[in-house]
Amino acid sequence: MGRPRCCDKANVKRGPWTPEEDAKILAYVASHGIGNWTLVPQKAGLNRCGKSCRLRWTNYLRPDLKHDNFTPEEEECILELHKTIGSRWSLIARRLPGRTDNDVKNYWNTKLKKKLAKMGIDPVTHKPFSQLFNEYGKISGAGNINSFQLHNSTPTNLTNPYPYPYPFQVVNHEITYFAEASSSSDTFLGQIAPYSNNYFHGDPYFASMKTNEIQESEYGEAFSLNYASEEETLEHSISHDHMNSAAKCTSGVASNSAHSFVDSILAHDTEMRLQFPPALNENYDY
DNA sequence: AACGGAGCCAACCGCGAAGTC
DNA sequence: TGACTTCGCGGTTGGCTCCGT
Repeated sequence: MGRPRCCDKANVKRGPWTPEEDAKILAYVASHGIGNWTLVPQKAGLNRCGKSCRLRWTNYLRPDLKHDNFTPEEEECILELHKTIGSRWSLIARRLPGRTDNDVKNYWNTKLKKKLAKMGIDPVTHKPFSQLFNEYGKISGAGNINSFQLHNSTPTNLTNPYPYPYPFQVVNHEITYFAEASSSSDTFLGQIAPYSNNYFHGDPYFASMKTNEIQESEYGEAFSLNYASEEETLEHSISHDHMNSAAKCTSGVASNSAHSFVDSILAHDTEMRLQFPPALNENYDY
């Protein structure tokens, strides 16, 4: 039944690749091309798992890869596509010639996510934090920040169905945001605090809120923001202008047949926008 | 100079889809 | 058709480097 197993995981080398191993892969691909990766270790004389060989090739050895820094244009493209389709790194990478999904993912996790957070924009929904305040108030029925569910716990032990917790704390008339940007070792809980009034004040959503209501709420308490679903927030985060720029990005940087999925998403969003223009006409510039 | 924390990124893990027998 | 595999993907980790104290 089925095929023979790829490799014996216990007896293959793992960890960083040596120049000699790289040379073997390059030589093998140069003479045989890319085919069945499970056969590559055996034929190339490598004590590695085929999966590991494929990863090394696609993420590092491929001759068409760029190894220099991301350009501002590439950065903007990633932002626009992430806003539209979320963390579909392989789809985003296909729009960026010479970049791998791993490149894009790493760049997002180490640079862009933090950059957005520092600008006061939620990296998941691409909305300003202040708007999240406002919208949550509406969702929960009362229409202002007083309706937020209050937690007497610290930010680290909040329970929240949404992938990222949104604990805010108001201390001394300043809003402090405790962001858990990643569940990996790079988690920066509290790093971007204080997300104080500096940028909230310049934010149209914050300006439209009744700030005295914030002050009347229980200072020192932590707020958590619950969203119905990631899909819902993603849909709501797409703005018309970003659709246009995302379309520019996707048509201008690269094109191949694999883009049809992204294109279908963009088309679907355009259709939604026509049906519900008031709900989707918000725009945020990075 | 030594240490610790943060940043970075290559590599691994686990899962679902697709392919093979 | 079912059992089993490979492939491709997104999420996560480990270790190296840099930087501040």
